[in-house]
Amino acid sequence: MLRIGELARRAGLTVRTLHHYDAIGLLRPSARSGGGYRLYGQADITRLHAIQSLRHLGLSLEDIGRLLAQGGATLPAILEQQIRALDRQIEQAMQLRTRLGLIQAQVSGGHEPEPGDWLATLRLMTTCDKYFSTEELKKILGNWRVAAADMVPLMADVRRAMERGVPADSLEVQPLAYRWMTLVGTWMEGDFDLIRRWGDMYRREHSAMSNKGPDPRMVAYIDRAIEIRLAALGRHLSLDELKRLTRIPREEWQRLSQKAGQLMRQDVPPRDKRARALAREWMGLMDRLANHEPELRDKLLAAYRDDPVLAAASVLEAPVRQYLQRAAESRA
Amino acid sequence: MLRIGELARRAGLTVRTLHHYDAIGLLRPSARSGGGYRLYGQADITRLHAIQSLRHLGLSLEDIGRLLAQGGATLPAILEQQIRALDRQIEQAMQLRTRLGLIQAQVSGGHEPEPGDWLATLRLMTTCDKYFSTEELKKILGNWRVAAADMVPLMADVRRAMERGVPADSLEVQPLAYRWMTLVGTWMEGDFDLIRRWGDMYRREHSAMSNKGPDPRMVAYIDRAIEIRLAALGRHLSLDELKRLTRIPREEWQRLSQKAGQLMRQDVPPRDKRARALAREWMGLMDRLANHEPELRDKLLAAYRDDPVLAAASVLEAPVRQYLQRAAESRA
DNA sequence: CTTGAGTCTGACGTAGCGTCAGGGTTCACA
DNA sequence: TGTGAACCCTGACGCTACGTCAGACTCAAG
Repeated sequence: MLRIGELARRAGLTVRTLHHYDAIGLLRPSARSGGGYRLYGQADITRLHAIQSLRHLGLSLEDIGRLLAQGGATLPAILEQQIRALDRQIEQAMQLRTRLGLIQAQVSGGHEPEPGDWLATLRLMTTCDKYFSTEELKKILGNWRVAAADMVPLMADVRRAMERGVPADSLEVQPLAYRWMTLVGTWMEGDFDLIRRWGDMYRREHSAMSNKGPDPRMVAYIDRAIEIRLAALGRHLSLDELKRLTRIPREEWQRLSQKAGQLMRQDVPPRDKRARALAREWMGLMDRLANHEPELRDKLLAAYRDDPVLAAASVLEAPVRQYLQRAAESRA
Repeated sequence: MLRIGELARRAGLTVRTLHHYDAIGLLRPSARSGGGYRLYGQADITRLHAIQSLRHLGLSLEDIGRLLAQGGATLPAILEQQIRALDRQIEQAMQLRTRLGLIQAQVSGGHEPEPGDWLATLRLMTTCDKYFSTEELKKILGNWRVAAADMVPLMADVRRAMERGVPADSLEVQPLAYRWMTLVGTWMEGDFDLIRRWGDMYRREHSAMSNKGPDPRMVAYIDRAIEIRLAALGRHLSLDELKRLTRIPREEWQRLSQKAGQLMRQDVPPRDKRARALAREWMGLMDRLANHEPELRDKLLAAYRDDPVLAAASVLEAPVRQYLQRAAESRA
């Protein structure tokens, strides 16, 4: 017969724990000394070992009590339930872990070291949590830096247009609409559903984002321009075709435009070899844009040539486009 | 100013929760009505939103209180700590999940449906837990069925030898030692360290395994025979060479032995084509056993030919071996 | 004035013990 | 036989983040 301290030491527990087990009836010593000391016999020790084994599996003391009382008949059921609970817990913990990682990257990422602003960042993140899965958040935040860098000058341009009183449905705003759409498209990796939901969240929860996002008036302004642009695109291409378009970095169009501008300034005729090479480059870009589908490419060329809304948004201005057009035709 | 119920509804909390936040000083309403009702103002609502965001990250109310009191200076540190804690928790949960899965497979696997024995199984499992990592346990339990199936007849043979009074160091026991070693080797996938630790556990914790394992007297008996066999092997091969040996299924040796026996019974001379083919097969097996290292193979052949202890353990009995030997030589 | 819905404070409960406080027991040693 | 050290007893409160009563009070509408 062991006294409580001895048993505790052997089992690697505290005396208090054994007191507790006694109090809740999980392990009552089978005898007491004359002075009232608990005395544990072999059967008690065996039972304690069983208790420890089951505790080791994460079972609650109550479950253990029931299991031992029943002789273990429900062990498989309890294991099953325990495993399911554990799986849920692991799932949740991993989701939380991902979220914390994302927030840590944002907060201590250094790109917004304003001290008082962490709460706003947090607000933004937790608001986003309601709208997007962790996977989607990873996508959005992964491209956040790049997008934010491009966003700043674009927002400045939009603001200037608004302040100059340019109406949102003016053709002059179309290049901005185009840049905005491209930027958002890059940011969300072309996921149309994600873009739509981002807009939803923005409209519904702008107040929650305090001063983090762009001014809602600005968003309304550019939204109107985008609406016009989408309508124009819709007149020439189906939604499915739109989705098949590949994104081409803006710089490539700009390089093309600049090179064409140089040739034009030097009065190089469109039938010149250099102009024709540039036209081929142009067609190559269009071909990539059109996902290497010739009909789609031709539709796009026609749309950008004929629709003033789309033409206005093109990086290539009208004279440049006409020049390249002539160069392309002179190839024949 | 909102009353508590209204705020609770908007925030998706219970009134009691807000009472609690008030009681611990986390969110005290900035005013009370004449009748003592709590009245929450805009600042309170903002603070509550912050609290909810932080709760969403798994922070304790105490941490949140400190964070809000400080203005969030220690947010990165708290995030860091939170992430570390979460990682530990996930790690532990996944380990536990693996253990539970293994135990479930054992308990409800049906191969031991005795009702009263689940406690012993549990004892065994938790004892193993102390000695082996979950990865190692997976390895051991994965091969358990196969090993257990082969173990039963082997143990019966060993028991018979003991009961017949055959001394452990008799050559007669060597085939059993060989079978035992092969079986354990297959079971533990040739992991020598694992085999050693399994033996350690067995010797130290046999009492804990109650009647699950083999009789310790039997283990001592076969251990002695294995010791002799290892000493014999050690006389011919280094430990490193031993480890390089590949395991060949016993059935392949037996097939070879039977086919040779047939030829011998039919008085087919060793120089016969069929005998020579069989000798080539033998050499092929030896070659595989020796990890395709010719010197190692020759060492093995010499060892099994010259050392009576090893020869006694071979599946090929002496006459068969000599027959094959002659067939192999007649090939030249 | 009544009524019903909302609110107040206070208290106990949760799981598994830790950590005292204030006393009694055991046992070796003097 | 006394005594000191080590051990043990019971009882109580503490921890998280609230849930769930109970009994009394307030507020707005009819």
